[in-house]
Amino acid sequence: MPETSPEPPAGSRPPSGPRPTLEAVAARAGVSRATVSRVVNGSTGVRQSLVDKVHRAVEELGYVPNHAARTLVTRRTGAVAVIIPEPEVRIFSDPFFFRQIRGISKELTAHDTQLVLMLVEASGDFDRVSRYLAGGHVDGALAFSLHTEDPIPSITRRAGIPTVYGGRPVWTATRDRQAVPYVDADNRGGARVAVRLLLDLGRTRVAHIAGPRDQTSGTDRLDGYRDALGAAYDDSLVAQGGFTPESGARAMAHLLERRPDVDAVFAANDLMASGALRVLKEHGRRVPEDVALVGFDDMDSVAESTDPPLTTVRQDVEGQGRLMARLLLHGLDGGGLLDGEGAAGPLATTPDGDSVIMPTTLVRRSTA
Amino acid sequence: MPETSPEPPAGSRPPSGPRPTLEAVAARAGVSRATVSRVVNGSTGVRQSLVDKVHRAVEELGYVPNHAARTLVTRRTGAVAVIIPEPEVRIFSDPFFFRQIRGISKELTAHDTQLVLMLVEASGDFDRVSRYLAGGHVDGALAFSLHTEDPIPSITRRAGIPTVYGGRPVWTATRDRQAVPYVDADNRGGARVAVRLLLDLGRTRVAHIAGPRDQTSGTDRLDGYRDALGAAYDDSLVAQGGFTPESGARAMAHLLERRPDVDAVFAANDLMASGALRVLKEHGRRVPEDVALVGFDDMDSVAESTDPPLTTVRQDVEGQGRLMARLLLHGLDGGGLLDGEGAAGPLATTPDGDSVIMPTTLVRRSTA
DNA sequence: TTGAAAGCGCTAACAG
DNA sequence: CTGTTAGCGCTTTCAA
Repeated sequence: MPETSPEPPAGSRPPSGPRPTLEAVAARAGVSRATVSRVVNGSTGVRQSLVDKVHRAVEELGYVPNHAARTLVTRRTGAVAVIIPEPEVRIFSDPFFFRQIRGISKELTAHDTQLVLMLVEASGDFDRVSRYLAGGHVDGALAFSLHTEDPIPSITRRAGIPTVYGGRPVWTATRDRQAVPYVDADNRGGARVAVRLLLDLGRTRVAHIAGPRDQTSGTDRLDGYRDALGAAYDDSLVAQGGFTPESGARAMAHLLERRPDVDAVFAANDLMASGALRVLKEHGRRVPEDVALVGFDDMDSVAESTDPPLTTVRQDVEGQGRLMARLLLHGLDGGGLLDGEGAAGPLATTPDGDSVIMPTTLVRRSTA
Repeated sequence: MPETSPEPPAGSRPPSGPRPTLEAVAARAGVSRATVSRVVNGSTGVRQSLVDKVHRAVEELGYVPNHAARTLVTRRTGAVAVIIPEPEVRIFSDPFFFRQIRGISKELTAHDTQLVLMLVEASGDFDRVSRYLAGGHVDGALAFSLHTEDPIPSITRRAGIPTVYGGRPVWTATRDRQAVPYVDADNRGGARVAVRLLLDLGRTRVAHIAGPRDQTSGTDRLDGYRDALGAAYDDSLVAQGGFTPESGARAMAHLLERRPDVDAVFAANDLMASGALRVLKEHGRRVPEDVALVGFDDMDSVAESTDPPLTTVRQDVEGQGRLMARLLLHGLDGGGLLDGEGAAGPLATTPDGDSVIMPTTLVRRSTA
């Protein structure tokens, strides 16, 4: 990889020496640097003839603005950090995660903003992150799934870096922690809808396979389940799972043992639903005839390929990613909240502060 | 997200106004800016007493160098782009991919270099990538799995951005394409070892479930299979797969039909091996007694959990990622090839140009 | 060994 | 509307 990479066709237009500067463009166009700058940055109020001249010169010279120089004076880097705590093993297998990144990427790209990926290792790394953020390399940050003692919020706050989180932090509106802006799916509402469907189907013993107690996506869905059941809520119909197919299978087995009369199940995610479905079949229960089943996520690789395809609650993960980025970007622009334009997905609604909860939709297939 | 974020404890040391500059540090330490710069950049030849003074001032002021200013003069950005062609759906389900990124991330982090993630959409995006790379935002780039007509190489070349690829490009040493530096696992060698094991086990009808014809990881493994078989190679023992479990199952079914006498199978990856294993069992063949089976990748989530655990060929994906980054970084430093220090994984060997092929290791479990 | 001074390429007042 | 003029914060000759 010699630094003197040979120029390819050797006869292409843009002179391949040192990159042309504003100065060069100005000379070529016969105007001042300021004018070129104005044109390049699309500021209004420049005579059209000059605009054209400048554009031509830019074209001919193959001019590309020097980012560093611009950042130096504007104090804007045009980059956003995406912070991912490494321990989160789920990342390596969770297709959602990548979709979210994709959403973020798309939105940032649309705003000519760069995505700086930071995989944060152990606690030692926090120092590095801290320094990096304080170093003014990025204008803002996006972070995920905060656990109780997550140091990220205080780091970003100390560094004065605006940050938007993905998923409701566990401590929302708790303790003395400041509220942080986040984007999340309407887990509670979605769960409510799922359970209501089961109820409307005439089922009277609706069980729940719950997600991990330390993730809000799990607890919020459980809350939704309780909401829908109201006074009918019964502890013996709730089994604990861990968002994996195996945990779903185990939970279903317990449920079947404890409450053989169960006639419907709402699993907190599709993975657990698939495990439950398997166990249900092994026990000779027909789905949905004997036991109706609803999942959550609409993780297509799972929900569409289970034996009776899974009825589930869909969340727009990519849309959440986009929204996170948009929220951050709007904040950076000094703008207020976002215009309710609805993104690529369904309309977004805002509850408290400047966080956003995105609606979910029920997808009926064959298990309920 | 107001830009005037309130200072948190309000009494912390580093004055929280505008970030301190070199100038400020110099004043505080009672030296010139040049000296501070020298100390900060670790250049030798500064009296120790001054070094200490400067360090103290840096500490007290909470000084962090301004990246943009530095880049402006040094022409080094301290950032590397990781380019990922979006169409590659595998990304969303492939745990390898993330491991590779993790390796890259670790290495870059160790060298204080930022990772700029670029998910490249359709063809329109190439323009953007082109502009970005030409914009001098990054010092180098890392890219993956090149297909025949991939425009990335020409883009990076034109932009004069040193680039290292992950996986052998399909056109290596072909046509008039320039050779590009890449890092890959020794797919051919690994396959050879796998097949030899089967042969040494006394199997005489060793079949192969091949990977996609348009990916070198597939064709190289097929070549390794041929190598090991030599004159004994027989077309009827090769079935085409697509790296998915289903394709492996289908291929195995064909094989069983065409060559019921098959007594061993080398699948080009673990996913296909798992599909094959299922079909084998469904057809009443015992593994490994009746049919021995070897996979490739050592994708632990698969290989360790199949019913007899899978014997397979392991490749160090994270190590490959690290190596890609290291190769790039060394090139950027103007340094020669890498020192044979062996990274986190096994020793690396270099065949042609400045590419590296990493050794694989056979992992014997229970299927062979 | 240290300091003075000259920019890197760009934007943003401020005049004209 | 357009040009002139200061820097942004840092590195790096060049002298001392």
